[in-house]
Amino acid sequence: MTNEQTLVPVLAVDDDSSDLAELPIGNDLGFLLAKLHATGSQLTNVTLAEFGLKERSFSVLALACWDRHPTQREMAALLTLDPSQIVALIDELESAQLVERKPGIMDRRQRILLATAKGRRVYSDARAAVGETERAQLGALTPEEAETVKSLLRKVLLHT
Amino acid sequence: MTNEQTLVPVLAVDDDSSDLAELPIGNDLGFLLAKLHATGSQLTNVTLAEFGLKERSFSVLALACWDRHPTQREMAALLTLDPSQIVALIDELESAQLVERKPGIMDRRQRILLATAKGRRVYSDARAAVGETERAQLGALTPEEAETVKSLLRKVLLHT
DNA sequence: TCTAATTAGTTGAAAATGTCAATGATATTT
DNA sequence: AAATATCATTGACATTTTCAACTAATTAGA
Repeated sequence: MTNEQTLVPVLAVDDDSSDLAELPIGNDLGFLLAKLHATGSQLTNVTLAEFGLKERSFSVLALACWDRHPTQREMAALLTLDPSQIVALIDELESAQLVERKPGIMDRRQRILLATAKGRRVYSDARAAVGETERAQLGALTPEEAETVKSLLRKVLLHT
Repeated sequence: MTNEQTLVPVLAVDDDSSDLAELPIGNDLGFLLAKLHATGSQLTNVTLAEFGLKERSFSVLALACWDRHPTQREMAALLTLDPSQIVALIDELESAQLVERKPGIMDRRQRILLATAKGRRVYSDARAAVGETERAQLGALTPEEAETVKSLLRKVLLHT
């Protein structure tokens, strides 16, 4: 209620010029990413709560299901997280028996993460739900536009 | 050094199939936004350190420079932040004399935020620097692609 | 080989952020 | 006038981020 009432005068589309572009930062990549990320993760966290997961643990579980089993160090790099955060996330998943740590073969310092059967089952269901949430978030776009935006974001990421 | 050594085997482009798409979550909007936002804000925070700002305070300063002076409540909604966080950010900017709180005209409960002359000067310089950082981050894209991706992101945001 | 330097995972502490309920001052509604 | 609602603010509490240190294991150098 309040949100709409106070927000409308600023962001409303009651005249044609009314756009994000009016906002001084409305066209800043940083602003767009921050806001989309914030609202998006809230949404997917709600979705994932049903599975006892959050965006973070979900992504770690996904990596555990990957056939190319990355080390924790690689996970940290992939997810742009501190290695210590990975530890905590894995502890959580492990105590929920979705995941198992196995010692590395070449290098016994490292740990390889394996999803349990239960873990793979949960992941599969959670992934479907997350996919729906994503489609909802991209609801304003045509399927082609959605693919375009994701493809461009991937391109940016690969370059970095 | 280490990062490259450990990361390369996973994300390298030494064979053609090597892509983000290999990653189970490499095509997830949530992952893309999280990672781009994380790396992007680190970059812009480095850029903004020179001005004594961070991504957050920069965006609040930008709103203070806006001719349509939003209330703190509106700022919170615009930036997807809790009103209490806005308070802290403004306190910071105010003690740096970049910004002034003025009581609302219609409603004396609310505060209107005005940038000082110094604030507008700093904002103008900071904005230019942030613009460069953004162009650097989007370096992999052509100018048209960059405009496309931002325009699509704006579209998604408006719909939400 | 023996030693020194480096690396993977882990722990824990400190700083930053996010979330939420309560408060005093003001507006609005009844 | 009284009850209700809203705005900025405060303070409490949880979560996340950041960073330094520790161990066990590996690698590099003399």
